[in-house]
Amino acid sequence: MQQNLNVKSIYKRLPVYLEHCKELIEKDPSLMYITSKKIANDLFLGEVQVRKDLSKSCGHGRPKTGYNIHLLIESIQNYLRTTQQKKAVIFGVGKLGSALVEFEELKNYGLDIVLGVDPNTQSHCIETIDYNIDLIKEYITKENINIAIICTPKIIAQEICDLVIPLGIKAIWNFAPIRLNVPKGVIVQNENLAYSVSVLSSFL
Amino acid sequence: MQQNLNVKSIYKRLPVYLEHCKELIEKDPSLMYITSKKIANDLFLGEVQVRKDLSKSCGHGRPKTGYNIHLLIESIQNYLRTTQQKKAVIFGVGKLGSALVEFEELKNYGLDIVLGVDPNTQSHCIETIDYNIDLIKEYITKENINIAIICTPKIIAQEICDLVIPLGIKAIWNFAPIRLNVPKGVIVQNENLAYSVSVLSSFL
DNA sequence: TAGATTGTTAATCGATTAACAATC
DNA sequence: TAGATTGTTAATCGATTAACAATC
Repeated sequence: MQQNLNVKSIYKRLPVYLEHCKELIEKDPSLMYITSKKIANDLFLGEVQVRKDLSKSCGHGRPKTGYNIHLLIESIQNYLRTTQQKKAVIFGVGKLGSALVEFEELKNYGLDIVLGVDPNTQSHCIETIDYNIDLIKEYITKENINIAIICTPKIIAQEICDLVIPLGIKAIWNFAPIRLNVPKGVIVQNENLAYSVSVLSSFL
Repeated sequence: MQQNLNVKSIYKRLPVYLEHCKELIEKDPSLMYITSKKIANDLFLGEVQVRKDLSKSCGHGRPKTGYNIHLLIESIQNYLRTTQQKKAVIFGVGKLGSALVEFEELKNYGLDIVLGVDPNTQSHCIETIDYNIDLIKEYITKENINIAIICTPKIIAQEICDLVIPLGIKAIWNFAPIRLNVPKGVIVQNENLAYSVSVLSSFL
């Protein structure tokens, strides 16, 4: 049964605050403090919401002064566990797969894609192997990997799930346009591009 | 000011129903009717929610029988406007950009990427041009394009916005990890991959 | 008719926003 | 002290779920 993903929307906003703070510091390295009001105004968000999020993830704000920006960045990173390296194996290293492998942004958030599985690709960025079940099993078990990224055609996505979950995979980032059937205790994060197109269409 | 995107969650679920129905028909072409209960069970969703969504987007369900599956597919496609071709120009045709250009799923939802802008790529899938402002202007205006997809480094994302919005772009699908500043009347759909990583991390 | 299923109205739940006391 | 800003408690809003009448 699919674990129902409680999308806490704070996870949508914290990365945005984080990037913004980093950018502000880059522009002005002498910057020391920032207020929730400034963040809200810069990002077109509600002031109270920003404050509530920061209160939860950081909590070191000081009335009249705001937040120490360095401490704030550190706190958000801790809350999001961006510094904690998370090893992942990616299935399907085509255009989309290689894009993910090379995407710096993901490395900044601690996602460490250590192995690609694809019969047709030789990526020069990561080690890739064929769809060889024994090799896959060995690698995932030995390296103690618990994230799988699926960028394959949808026809084999479920099969991959069924293969890797018994090996200790606990989280699946799914780019295949199909709903995966996984046991309780395993999380699936679906990246649904068709949904985005629908939202855009509905607006036009 | 950024138009606040009212993410109606029905747009997240309808594409899922749609794909599922198509798949069922593929497996069994003689299938005529389907109930909200079956869809809900198959996809691990709430029965009432499915029914409410279908009621809104289709509304041709019949008690005891369910929905004519062909009519249902057609209705959802109409609701999502997947059959209506929507021309788009994509900025940045690297790994991620080409993945989008080649992604069949998007074509099925009516997204027709007709032009790529990238100084370094010659895609064999679509016409690509350099970042030549005059050419870009001419193309967007002439072809009456109103969707722009941004897959560039974040440093130039805002610049692209400022260039294309006066040319009639009304919707921006943004893969750059930055919050874009756009006037009212323009929609931005942010594809925030860092957010997904955060959700996965928080679960592990 | 009886039973299953739809679609809608009412209740619940969760997230966002407003109000305000605490504090620097 | 006065004013600005934080963090929390209460109110509002919207989305999900439950209950139920309508209907095939």
